[in-house]
Amino acid sequence: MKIEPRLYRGMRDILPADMLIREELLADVRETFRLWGFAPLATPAIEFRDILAGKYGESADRLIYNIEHKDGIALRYDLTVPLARVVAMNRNDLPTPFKRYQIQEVWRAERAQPRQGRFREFIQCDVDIVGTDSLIADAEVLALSIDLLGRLGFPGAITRINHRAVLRGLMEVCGFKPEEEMDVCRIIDKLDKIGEDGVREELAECGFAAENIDMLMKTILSGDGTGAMLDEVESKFHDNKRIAKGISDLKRVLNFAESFGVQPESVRFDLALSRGLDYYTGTIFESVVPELPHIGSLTGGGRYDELIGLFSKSPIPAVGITIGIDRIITALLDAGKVEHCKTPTRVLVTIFDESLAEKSIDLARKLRAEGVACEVHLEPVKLKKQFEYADAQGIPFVVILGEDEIAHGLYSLKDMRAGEQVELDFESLIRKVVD
RNA sequence: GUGGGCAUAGCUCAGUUGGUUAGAGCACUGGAUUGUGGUUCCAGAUGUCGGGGGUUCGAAUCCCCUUGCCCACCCCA
Repeated sequence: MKIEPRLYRGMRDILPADMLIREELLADVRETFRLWGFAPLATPAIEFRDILAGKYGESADRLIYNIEHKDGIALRYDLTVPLARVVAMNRNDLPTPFKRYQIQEVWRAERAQPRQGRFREFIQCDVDIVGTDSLIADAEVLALSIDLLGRLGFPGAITRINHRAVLRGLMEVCGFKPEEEMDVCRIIDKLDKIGEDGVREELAECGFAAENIDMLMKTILSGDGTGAMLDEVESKFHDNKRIAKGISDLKRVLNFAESFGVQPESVRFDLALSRGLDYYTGTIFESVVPELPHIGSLTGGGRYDELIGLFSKSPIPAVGITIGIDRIITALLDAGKVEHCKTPTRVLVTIFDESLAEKSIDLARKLRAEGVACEVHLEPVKLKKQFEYADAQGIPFVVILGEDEIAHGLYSLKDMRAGEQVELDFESLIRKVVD
């Protein structure tokens, strides 16, 4: 009996054409993380439920995949909480500050929407700095993420930045109660999507006082996202301690970020940015590509000074950012910025006929020794078929090794794109196929 | 989890007020071309019409149920 082949919703196979792009981008990510001095870490896919539960906020908690098993376990929801656990368990073996990167899958029981880059299983690329409250660390992860977005094809990405203390202070001065903060933040975060009127409407529906809403909206919409906006907010609310502290933090972070190489126009101060994850305490950031509004954020992160304290006696400050490689790939494909190729093979060595197969296999071995990615055609079929295979796979070069070539001690090399064919000795062949 | 839309060949889709053997383009296979791909020409294969039930002389078409997918919300990378 045949079993119907199918996939669990939100899961996907990544076929070679996409996997080749993915591996290349991941290699760039890894290289960049190392260039900035971060060390790799891996943690298990499965954690105890109580490690994960309650860290992400009420609504996100429902998105954790609990495993049907007696031990009370779940699939990791992000890489930050597992990092916090690792730090709490290995304090004596880790340096301070601890700079780690981690590239692994996470699982979220959301409604998958692939065209928007929403999956139930996806890879996060995290960099975090644990053990320092220095704002240079905030600036560093921010700068790294912007640098990486540029390398991966999105130099025009905009990173929005805000500060939890500024948000909290803003709620105070606008007359909201502390317990209302979450609801208000969730609504104003949608400003880009539903517009000013939409936000006002939703806030009014929740029963908030009209004058509070009015003051909040005026403030949020007041600036242009530049440093000047920071000054305005600062002078307007200088008697609120939280706002004063948050703004001063942000100013310093942005200053350091510029020293790290960040162009001012790629960062925008945005009072509407709140981020849902509960554990953030200080700076928060999130990046989008303006040309692709339907695709969600490409990166996101912030400072979480109290999370690790949940697992250990003393609190340990930390700041980090995650780069959503799946979203970036979705965005690159959507914007037509990458070309698919089906194989890493650069040269196909044809087999003229069965009796000459050894010659072709031997040539392939010599090409590999020179670092040329190549394959021999595995069946001694008509050359037409072998050329069709190369064409279908997008292999740029084909070598023919028949009786004539062997008689001359040369190889026929066809450049498939140009359609030109020449007879060459081995040295010239290598020169030609290595670009 | 809530709301809306869709489901016909590998893919994109036609399919009239219910009417006989369900079609096209692309892709695929073979050949024209036994030492050469991408163009052209010729030939060929392909379907539980998402699944189950109902109405009917007759259902891809109408009704009910179900499953899957897509979109929006929620939340986020």
